[in-house]
Amino acid sequence: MASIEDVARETGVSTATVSRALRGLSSVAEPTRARVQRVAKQLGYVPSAAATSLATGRTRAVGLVTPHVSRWFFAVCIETVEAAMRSHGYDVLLIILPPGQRTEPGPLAALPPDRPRLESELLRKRVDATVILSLRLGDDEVAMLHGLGRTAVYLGPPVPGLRTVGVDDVEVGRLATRHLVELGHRRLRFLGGSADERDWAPQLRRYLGFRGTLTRAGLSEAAPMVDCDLTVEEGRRIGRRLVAEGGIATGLVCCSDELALGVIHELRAAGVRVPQDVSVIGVDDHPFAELSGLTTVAQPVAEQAEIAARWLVEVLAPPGRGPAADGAAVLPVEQLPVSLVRRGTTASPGT
Amino acid sequence: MASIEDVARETGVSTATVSRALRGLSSVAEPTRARVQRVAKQLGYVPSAAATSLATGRTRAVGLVTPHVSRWFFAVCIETVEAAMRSHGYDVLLIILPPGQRTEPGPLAALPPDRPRLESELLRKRVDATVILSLRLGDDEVAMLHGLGRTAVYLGPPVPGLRTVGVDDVEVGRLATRHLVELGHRRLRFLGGSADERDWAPQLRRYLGFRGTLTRAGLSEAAPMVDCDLTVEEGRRIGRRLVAEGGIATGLVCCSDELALGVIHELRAAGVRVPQDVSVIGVDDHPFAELSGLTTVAQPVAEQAEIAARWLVEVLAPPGRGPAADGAAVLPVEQLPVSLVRRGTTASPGT
DNA sequence: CTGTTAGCGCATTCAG
DNA sequence: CTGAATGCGCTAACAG
Repeated sequence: MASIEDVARETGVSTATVSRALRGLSSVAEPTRARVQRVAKQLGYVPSAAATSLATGRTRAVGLVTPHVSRWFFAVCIETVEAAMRSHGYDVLLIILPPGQRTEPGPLAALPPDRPRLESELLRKRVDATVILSLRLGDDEVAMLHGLGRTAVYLGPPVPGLRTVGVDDVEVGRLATRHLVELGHRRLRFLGGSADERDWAPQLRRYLGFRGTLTRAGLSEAAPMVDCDLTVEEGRRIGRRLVAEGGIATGLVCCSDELALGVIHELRAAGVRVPQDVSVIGVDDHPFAELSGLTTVAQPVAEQAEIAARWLVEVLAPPGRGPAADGAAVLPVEQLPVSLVRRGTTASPGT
Repeated sequence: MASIEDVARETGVSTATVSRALRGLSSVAEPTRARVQRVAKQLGYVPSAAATSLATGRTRAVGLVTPHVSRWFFAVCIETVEAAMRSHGYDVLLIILPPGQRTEPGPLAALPPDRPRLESELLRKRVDATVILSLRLGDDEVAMLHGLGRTAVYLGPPVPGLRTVGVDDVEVGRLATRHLVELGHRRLRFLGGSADERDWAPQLRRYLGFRGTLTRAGLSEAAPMVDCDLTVEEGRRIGRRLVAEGGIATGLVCCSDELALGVIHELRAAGVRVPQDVSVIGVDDHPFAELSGLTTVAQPVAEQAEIAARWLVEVLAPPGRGPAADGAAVLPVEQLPVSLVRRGTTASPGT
């Protein structure tokens, strides 16, 4: 509970000097600084974050907005961003915005109405900047982020007006689909797409890659895209539904490894052989994908998060009068490469 | 960027009235309150968290300290605590404290020296309370938490002096071990225990249950306990080592499902049959445990996190003059039940 | 190099 | 019911 005043009194200097000494400003005599530091430590003094941010206008905290924690992709992003920001002295405020339920598998619809909105109250005055993980943002939320005047980085497909880092999701869809087509599959279906109409919505882009590849091969999708969360539980639900419906496509492109593994489990439980009867491919390259022999499109997860964090740090710590920051050098969008990982859940049909 | 003063000026009242009106204090005329609220919304006014906490001494934020995010158990805890605290108006500061490397499999050792410490700077003045997830705390850290004077809840085995919620980890070890013993196994080994000497260390308690059960059955462990992280990667590393060492025990008790699944994968890759040659049991009941047919000791994860969050809310929101809080009714320790889930990775030896 | 003086934006006395 | 004044703890000019 010691305050700066206690330290000042005990040391015999002014609070201003204490403040300077403790922050390492060069304008303090070494002996003075040493004395201040000793007293501060002895008193267990820690500056009040509230007072500091009120005085400076900076909070030394960033917001981290995510729709999930227990999905591997997001967990790794969170770990990476937290470590990077903390190593630069920033605290991380975790804000979970569940995606909400959606009505499916109907036609392209708007965002689920029950999803909590990204309110400005969540962010403003509490953080200096924000990183948003692959959330399906509403137009109003994008507008709010712009209006806020705070730096925001989006990890996912390019969002108009937001600086983004991610992978080429259209290419992700293409890679997965082409792999199945080349194996000889003709009846393909896409699972975990998004019914979101905005063309930068993460999963929609993968779906576009899927559709494009089919078209180029003279095919059309065997059944409508399934809009669902990309979790094991959803995968199991969808898997059971596919079995019940019967007449399954021979190739399933799943938007995440968790989804794929859930689907495969239910398929096999019902006697459908994978990959002999049905081929399944995922996205991410989850640790369990390797254990399970799941074919997948791998993406660099930690790398994306690191780039996002680096951007934040750069923006928050104005370069110390170096060569003037070349605005043109700051690309608004960075895309990392993805790659196909062939394993045991895909094969030529009728093998 | 609107401040309370802007709202006051625009509404034609004092800042004090604005403050009262917006916080719903009863001492404001209804028409006045309505006007203030309208103006505030129109101006997009949001109170500054820094100013509020400087004035009130409360931050409306809690710290959430965890050693992992991508391990399922912790991810679920994080999601649950965040949701609970946010629904009560609290922000959540995420603090990841990696467990650090340890020297193994030597004799009981102290905490790994390279682990970042839980410094008071991380918490003090920034949060009103803290929940700590199953971290291997050092004695100095426990002392610091006490000295801080802030409420802290520990999710894990009972820590002296801290309010805790968890499961009976000794019983977890017992259940798993007894299952294998009853199947007829005589050469058992424990993986993922902790070389931490403090008897409340999470994994050590499971190990104690393991040892106790063996002793009661007239057995002793087939080989020294392995001290490692409870991840898939560690499981694979340990699995390869077991194969290389040869002469594997016929029963392996693993401290987490992730660890168990990693071990099993490497065992099978090397031609060791599970469960015919070696039985493996995990802990947690991870979603992938069911998919993989892993026998495990299930624990209620979200429930533990909910109880922890509820305690925090209770302490932070002093009951409004209800019946005086009965100190005796506040149990310092709560334990939730665990249960054995038999699946396909355990069987009688030589089956 | 160091001390003095103002606020940062809000909640809270205490008067009215 | 409302307003004016005070202070939360710190940093940032501005003097010295």
